[in-house]
Amino acid sequence: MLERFGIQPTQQRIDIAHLLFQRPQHLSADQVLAQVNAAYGHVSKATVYNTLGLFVRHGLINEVLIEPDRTLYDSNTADHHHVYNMDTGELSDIPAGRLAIQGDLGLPEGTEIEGMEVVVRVRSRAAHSADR
Amino acid sequence: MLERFGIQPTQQRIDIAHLLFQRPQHLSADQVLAQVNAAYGHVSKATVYNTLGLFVRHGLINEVLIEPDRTLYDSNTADHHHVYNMDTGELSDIPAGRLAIQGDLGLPEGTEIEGMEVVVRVRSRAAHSADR
DNA sequence: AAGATGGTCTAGACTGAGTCTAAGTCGCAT
DNA sequence: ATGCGACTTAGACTCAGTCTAGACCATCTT
Repeated sequence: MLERFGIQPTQQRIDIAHLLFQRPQHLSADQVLAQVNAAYGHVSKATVYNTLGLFVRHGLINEVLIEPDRTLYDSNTADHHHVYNMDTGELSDIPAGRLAIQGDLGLPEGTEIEGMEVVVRVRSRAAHSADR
Repeated sequence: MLERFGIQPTQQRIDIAHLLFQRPQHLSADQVLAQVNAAYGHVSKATVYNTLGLFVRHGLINEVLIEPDRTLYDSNTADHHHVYNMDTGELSDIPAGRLAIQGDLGLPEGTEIEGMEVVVRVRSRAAHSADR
């Protein structure tokens, strides 16, 4: 699989890919580091970051910038959108087919579209903290 | 204006609000810090962060989580979407009225919608780096 | 066999956005 | 005057992510 995406397979990359693709999921670099080290051999922090970046550049996984202070990596590369629960931190998917987006993007001159994503932010209904 | 939003006006808060609302714009906390200190009296880093957070909680401005390693603050609170140029870092707006989104969000039980935003990522047409 | 080459991995130092803390200031009520 | 609560501040601190310099390892050369 790695070879199909033009990536030299190494033990560390195989371990990380194995973890990521056991099921579609959203993981932070830290979680990948911890879980790889728990389930497979030891992999260094630098290698985890390098490998995740490599996978992103080669299209095996997607970066998701939703949480305020860390990047998540999404092993589902099918076109889809996200629902983010701001109270629990839970992140779930909306298949692209379920939403239709129409209209004039009015893209700036000389640019071409790279991706389009909808983020729906929700709160747990109980948590209506009267913010001060 | 601050009072209308339930915020005690202080000199620092007035300065920061003044900077933010001179025109609709996207600024990082660092930029706010630098520009306030250049144009008005000295304000500390902690106060800038506290004040921006306060403004967000009270709905004067919005957080925008698009850049990988810093938070932007958007002084345009009208409902709108964003176009992000991944090459230049430039961020521009799409008025909500220009896009129509239809479909079944399938929100998880017990949650209510807080906001919905579309992010369109674009690249400058020249920059097609053959990634390795 | 003995380098030489190039890609990968690693520990640990480093950076920088954002948070925290403990002390200081200010306005206001008693 | 004194006390109190709200705000601000400098600087220490945290932690995700990057960088660096060296180690490792397979393949190629001679």
